[in-house]
Amino acid sequence: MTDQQHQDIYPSMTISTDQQTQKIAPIKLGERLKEIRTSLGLTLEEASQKTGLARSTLSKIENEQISPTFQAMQKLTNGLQINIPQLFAAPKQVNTTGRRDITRKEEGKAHPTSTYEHELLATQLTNKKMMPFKSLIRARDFDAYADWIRHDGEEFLLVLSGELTFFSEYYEPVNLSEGDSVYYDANMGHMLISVSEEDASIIWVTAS
Amino acid sequence: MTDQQHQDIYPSMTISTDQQTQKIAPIKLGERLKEIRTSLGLTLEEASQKTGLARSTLSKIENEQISPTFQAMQKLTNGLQINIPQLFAAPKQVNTTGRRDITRKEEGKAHPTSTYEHELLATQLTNKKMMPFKSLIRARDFDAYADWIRHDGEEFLLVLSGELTFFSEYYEPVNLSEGDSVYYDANMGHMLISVSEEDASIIWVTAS
DNA sequence: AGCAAAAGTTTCCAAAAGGAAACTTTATTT
DNA sequence: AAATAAAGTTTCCTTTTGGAAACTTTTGCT
Repeated sequence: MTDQQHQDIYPSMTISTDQQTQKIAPIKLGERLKEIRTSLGLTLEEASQKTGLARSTLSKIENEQISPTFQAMQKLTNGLQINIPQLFAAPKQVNTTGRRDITRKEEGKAHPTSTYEHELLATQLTNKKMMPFKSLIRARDFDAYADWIRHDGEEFLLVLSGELTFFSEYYEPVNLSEGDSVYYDANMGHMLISVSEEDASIIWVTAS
Repeated sequence: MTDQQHQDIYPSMTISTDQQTQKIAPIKLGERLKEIRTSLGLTLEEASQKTGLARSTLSKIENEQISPTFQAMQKLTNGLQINIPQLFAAPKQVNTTGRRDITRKEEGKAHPTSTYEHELLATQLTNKKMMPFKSLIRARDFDAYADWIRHDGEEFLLVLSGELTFFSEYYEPVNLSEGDSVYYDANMGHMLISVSEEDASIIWVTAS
């Protein structure tokens, strides 16, 4: 199953990125610039000195009389110590707030694979920054995997029960027991193997 | 203690944002555009039709002969169905990779407060997207808190042992037992109170 | 209020961007 | 390999940007 298919079936697996947010805003560049400048407490003259753009040019940009060149925009962002995405960020950011999703024990969305038995948590919420799930590690040896698991983002896991070995591309394998945790870059190849009597159970959180 | 002081003392509590990443890239806009266009399998002519910019103009932009105006850039992003930050993303993003940090049981960095007893995990890594920690909920009633706890980002928690009540600004209080989990927006006021014999223990992950 | 200084806008012009078409290079067909 | 078509570049010219200075508006002071 590809990542895309994954996401079609499990929309809750979609992780929100700043990129998406940006796209919505129908950008009023001038307005935004003025906001930034005034919030920094700068006059046009001061901003002019910091950016190397003429006072008049800044005025025109703020009043949407001209469309700055990319070059000019770079001077803006350098001079005012902002980054480009910030220039396009909606004036009032739509801070998501007030969402809450409870998942009772064993009541997550089951998602079994040959090597893991995942239980997705908080699937009622979409566009979240993290994707939490509880997993049972079925794999018992290296060969259960075709290749390293590798994907964008960072991952954190904590062993809930049992014992497992954490293999990774650039490190020696490590054994982890109940209560131990690892944080790692998920684009570094990694895989897990249960070594205890019972299949090891872990809590897993991904962010990208 | 303010959030800033927090971060000074606990650098591992710093969470990296995409914004930071963007700033680093010394942008080669033309190169980037060409990459995007070719990856879409478009000729200059086709791209010209999609964007409304002349074939020659596109060529000049790609060869860094001219610096497109913001207007032109909007035509680009609209026509090619990309978003602006994407245009500035470094051709090869400096994907942090290969980091790994293991925290053995009980060996996190202790960080006690009047209401919680935190054990920060993966503190060897800085600039991570998530901040994981294990906490013992010391608070036994509402009054232990001066006010709602409220901060940026999203939070996920799973009860490891004991039982607790999750209070939040916009919802009725809920009881959570071992194995239950919640995902919520952290700028919605929230607080936790142990209700079991033993203080409840949870695993907590924050991202912003 | 009246004046001076500061902040912001508009004008005017040089410099740069954007488009149409000529031209060159790279692929494809015969 | 020549001929043809397609893709990309450069030229030439019009439109727009960006800067210096003139001008207008706002703010602060006596």
